Amino acid sequence: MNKQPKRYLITSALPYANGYKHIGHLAGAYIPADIYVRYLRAQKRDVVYICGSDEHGTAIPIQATKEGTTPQAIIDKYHEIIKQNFADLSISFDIYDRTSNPIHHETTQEFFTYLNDRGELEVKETEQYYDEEAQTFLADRYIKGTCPNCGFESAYGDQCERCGKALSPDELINPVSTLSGKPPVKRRTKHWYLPLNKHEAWLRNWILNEHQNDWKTNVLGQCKSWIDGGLQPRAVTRDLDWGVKVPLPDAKGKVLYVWFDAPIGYISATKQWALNNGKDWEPYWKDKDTKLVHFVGKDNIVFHCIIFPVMLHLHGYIVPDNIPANEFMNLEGDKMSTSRNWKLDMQDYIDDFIKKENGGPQLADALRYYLTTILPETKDSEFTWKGFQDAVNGELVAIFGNFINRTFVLMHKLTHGKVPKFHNDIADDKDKAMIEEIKKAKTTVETFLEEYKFRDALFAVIDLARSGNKYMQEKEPWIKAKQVDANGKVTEEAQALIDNCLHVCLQLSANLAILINPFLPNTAKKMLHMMKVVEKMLDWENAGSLKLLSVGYSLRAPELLFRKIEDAEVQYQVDKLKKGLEASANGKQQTAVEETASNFEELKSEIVYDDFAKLDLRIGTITAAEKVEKADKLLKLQVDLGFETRTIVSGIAQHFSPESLVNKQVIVVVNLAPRKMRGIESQGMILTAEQPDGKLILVNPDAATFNGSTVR
RNA sequence: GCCGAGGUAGCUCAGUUGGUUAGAGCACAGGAUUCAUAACCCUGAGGUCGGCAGUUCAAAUCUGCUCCUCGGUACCA
Repeated sequence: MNKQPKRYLITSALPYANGYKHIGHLAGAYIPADIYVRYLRAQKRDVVYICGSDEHGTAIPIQATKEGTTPQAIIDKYHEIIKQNFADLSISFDIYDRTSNPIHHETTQEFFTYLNDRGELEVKETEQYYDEEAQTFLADRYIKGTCPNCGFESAYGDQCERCGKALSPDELINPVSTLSGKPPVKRRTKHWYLPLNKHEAWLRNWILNEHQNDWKTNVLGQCKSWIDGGLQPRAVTRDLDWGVKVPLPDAKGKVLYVWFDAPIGYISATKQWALNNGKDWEPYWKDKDTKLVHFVGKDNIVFHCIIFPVMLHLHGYIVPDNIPANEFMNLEGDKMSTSRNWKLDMQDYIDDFIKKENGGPQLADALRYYLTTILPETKDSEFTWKGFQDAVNGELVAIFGNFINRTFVLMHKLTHGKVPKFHNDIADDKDKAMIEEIKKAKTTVETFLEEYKFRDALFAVIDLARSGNKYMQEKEPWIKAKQVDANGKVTEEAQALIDNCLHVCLQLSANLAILINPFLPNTAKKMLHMMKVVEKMLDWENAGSLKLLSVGYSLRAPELLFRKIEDAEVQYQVDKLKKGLEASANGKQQTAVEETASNFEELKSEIVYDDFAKLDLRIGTITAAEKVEKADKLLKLQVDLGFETRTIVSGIAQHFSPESLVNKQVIVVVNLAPRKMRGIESQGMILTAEQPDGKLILVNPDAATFNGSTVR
């Protein structure tokens, strides 16, 4: 987009309202968007910043069950918490809506109907698991069974919580409905699909051609990967009762899939915002002169770059101009993880810093500052408490805060608390260079911001403050003040030099307020107060000006902009993090104890002897073993069973080297139906036992015996 | 295995279309200073740019191969 757009529509990923959100989320989608939006507002551009809670999907009822309450109670609780967290961190949405809003249901249904009426959706019948007792189809999460990957007995239909493997319900061994506790049956059901494959050409051109130069490489790379991998039709409906109902008479008990309705939440929230403010929402989604930008984390790239744009395109809406997705933020050397409790929730930071007596909005800015300096813009980055302390103490306090403070202190000591005159006739090269730099800083910062380079932009602001310190150091007004006449009064020449230095430093301070405002709005506000000027001064067009503070105007006494972060605080947080990890490990064990009465896997239901007798187990000796080409986990084994030698493919490559298996005796299930894997037919299965660390060991006979001997 | 993103100073990262002694911040060492939240300012040390080979007068930058990290995806009877 070359010329300046008429208006901007900015979105941050809708947080899923099933729990607390951590600073990884904050850094991924909210801080950058907020900086961008505040900058655009200061530029007087027409901009709307949209966000809200994503309140559908199966994880909401699941969380409700966990907390022993209703889905509605869950979304009400977390919607309020997350909304307040963002407010406490000065994220300035124009609206923070929620997908339970009736407007959203209407908007989503209209969207579906529009696509369906035009034949843009396909209908397919498939077999899905159904719970006859509860009379309902089962969402992936409502089915538990044995993980085919690691053997964990309580794996969910969408993912195994032990090994993290993404699953589909069909892969589970011995699936059980978590509603009735009984095995589900397969039943035919009808679903609507969005045929992404039909839009490959359009996507390829739009992304890889039109945006090959202005989208981030990580985003382009992922999109290309998806498109090249072959796009598949994606189901847009589910058999579930929590969500937006499918608006068709023959779709009872079906809702729209959460990924379909969630991004439409941007549109419905825009409608709600328009209603609240007497505006028209349509130009924001339909006029080509609107610049739509989605801020998301990398886990969301496919939705915002592939699926949602196809939906928008089919509906005749505008498509995003950019999706400057961030990578992930790690914490103290490890991935942030909710299940392992290795994370820093927004709520925890707010409680431990902002809400404390020595806290306040400056501490919100302190976090915003550090997060911005380490935004994972091009690769995963890392939050450390030491890094936080260093950034705040060494840059915010020592460079930025210190410059403002010494400027104000000197002004009160040397120029009677008033903005001194600038004596043009004695301006020297250093003054001129400093003034030039102030003017240049505006362009530098705004260029970075327009390119979504928030780290660089903030660095440029701090760098200007750094120059201010250097300038003041070179001018040393406190030395000039020692040039006094017979009466002990500072000489006229010296005073003129002092005036010029402080005049420049004060105008620079005002400029710093403007430039820091998108990043640290609370700091900018505090500076306005000290300078006794109105908020209008923060308009971006004022940046670069040397006439922001009028000569002779008296300013307030300085207040410290930031406080230091003490070693003890850093230590406390690090300890807390580690304790949380232990607590989570203990907690897990406890839950496991409650659920299964032991640390051991859940016992399977009772069988009769005949069930067991169906198994034909034999002793065999592995005579050869090799890795299967193009498979990480598979070994191809030759097993001598005495009466014959069989080929068995086993997913144990990560536990055994091929050489170590040769000549080992194992127990083999010999009457298991053959199954092809990676083109090789496996004629049985060998038995292994899992150790506490997840490693597998072979199950062998107590003493060597003859191959083919039966096991029972 | 396949696809994608990275591997540059102790740490966190920049390095545009190949071009002189590869940069910044932090940390470290030395110096100067006291207006300032022991802050600021100056100087310095520190890298065979993951490895190997090639193209070129010239490679961190281009090509091929290879190793490591992260993400996605396949395989798990």
